[in-house]
Amino acid sequence: MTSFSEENYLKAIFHLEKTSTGGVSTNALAEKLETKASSVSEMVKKLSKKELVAYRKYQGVSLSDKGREAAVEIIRKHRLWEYFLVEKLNFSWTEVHDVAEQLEHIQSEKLVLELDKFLGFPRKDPHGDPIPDTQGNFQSLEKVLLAEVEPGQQGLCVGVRDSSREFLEYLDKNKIALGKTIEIIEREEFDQSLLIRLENEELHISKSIANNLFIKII
Amino acid sequence: MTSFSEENYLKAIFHLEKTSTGGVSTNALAEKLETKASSVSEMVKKLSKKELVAYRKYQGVSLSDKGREAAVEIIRKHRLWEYFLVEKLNFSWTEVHDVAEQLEHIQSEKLVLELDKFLGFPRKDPHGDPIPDTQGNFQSLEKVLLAEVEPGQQGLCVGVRDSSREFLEYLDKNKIALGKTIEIIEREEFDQSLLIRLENEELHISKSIANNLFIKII
DNA sequence: TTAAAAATTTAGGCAGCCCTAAAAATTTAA
DNA sequence: TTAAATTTTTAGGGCTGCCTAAATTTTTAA
Ligand SMILES: [Mn+2]
Ligand SMILES: [Mn+2]
Ligand SMILES: [Mn+2]
Ligand SMILES: [Mn+2]
Repeated sequence: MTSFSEENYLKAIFHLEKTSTGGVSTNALAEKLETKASSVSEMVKKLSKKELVAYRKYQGVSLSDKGREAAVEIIRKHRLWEYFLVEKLNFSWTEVHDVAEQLEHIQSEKLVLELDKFLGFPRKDPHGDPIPDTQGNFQSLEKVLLAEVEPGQQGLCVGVRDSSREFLEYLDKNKIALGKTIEIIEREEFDQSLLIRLENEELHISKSIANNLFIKII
Repeated sequence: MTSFSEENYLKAIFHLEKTSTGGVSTNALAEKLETKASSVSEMVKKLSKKELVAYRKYQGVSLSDKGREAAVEIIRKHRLWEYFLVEKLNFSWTEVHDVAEQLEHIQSEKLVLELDKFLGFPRKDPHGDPIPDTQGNFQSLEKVLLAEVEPGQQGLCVGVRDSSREFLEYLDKNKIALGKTIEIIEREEFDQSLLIRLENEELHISKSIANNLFIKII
């Protein structure tokens, strides 16, 4: 029905729609999918013919309801598998993404349903991202980037914006993990870096790190 | 490295080698893979160039050591996933094959290793077929087709030769399952059908059923 | 308002994997 | 041993999804 490639396009459009006003641009998609704009143009026409996206030349694409449903199902599978890999197979949160990129394309309704059940219906993946339920509903949390928090406030580390291996390994190295408490001690105005208290340890982190870490104020 | 398609060819050649003297024929491969002889010719040349098979025009193919290693790894993955689906996700042995056909192509050494460990290093899949270990060693069992057993003998049901959904459903319907005891009471000479005792119940089965069920004489 | 820059689409190709039809080699049966 | 039947390969395409280069449209900035 939908090929791996088509599924990857739908997923990418879904993610890009969250941060783009109007349609998702061809270039944005090309960059996200590490392909060329011309390839995107082509594929987007195909998805449009299948009524998975709405597309007007030069105006970008957006998901149709059907397309969004498909995208959410892929994201659901991706995150359930990530959870499985970490909880059952001793994978670290830095290792799961690439394997999940493959597993998310396995076609079997029963598989997803039973996997979800087997895992105890988890609602967050190892990176703190919500796992949509069977209906496609996300259970979202009010979270804020650490970079946007004022000194004196504290919160629980609940997610990452960048879930690249490099960033996650940086967090591991500095013992920053989901569920830990973080308090902002002070912000250096010159470079916007932060001095934080992480479970009783003081730590200095740069603005770009703070910009990729979500916390929930407590 | 190897595409889904190439992997399917390698696996098919591996299975066909067991019952063919000399190279595996183009037609045999085409039938197994539900494709055309011309496609097989083409692919076989490609696999030969990659040194995964030995191939001489008109003489059929056989796996190289490298090719056999790859094939065994795919079979290992297929059977581990089948075991997982049955033992952890409530799949029946009739349902696992198609999903395993997809899962066997997932590329991740760690995934296979950890899955094997998670499952407790099972050495038989739900159909009684051996699961090769990390080294590629099969632990095979002396088993015999029920059709070849003489009246009076009894054995343990240990495997199926045909693992199609239809055959497995027939077995389910008649409560024939791996691990159960079967005794041959008598063979009808006219049609080679058998009267058997299955755990204290008498049952009549045709020759073609007996021809697809493996038992271990006890 | 217009020209340059940037974004997007179209044109033309390539690789993988499949197909049908035709040609060639091998096997089988006279 | 030879002709017919069968098997296998080759020729010629199709389709998907990718790419580069050229054309077109839109946006930005004089
Ligand atoms: Mn991921
Ligand atoms: Mn994730
Ligand atoms: Mn199977
Ligand atoms: Mn099996």
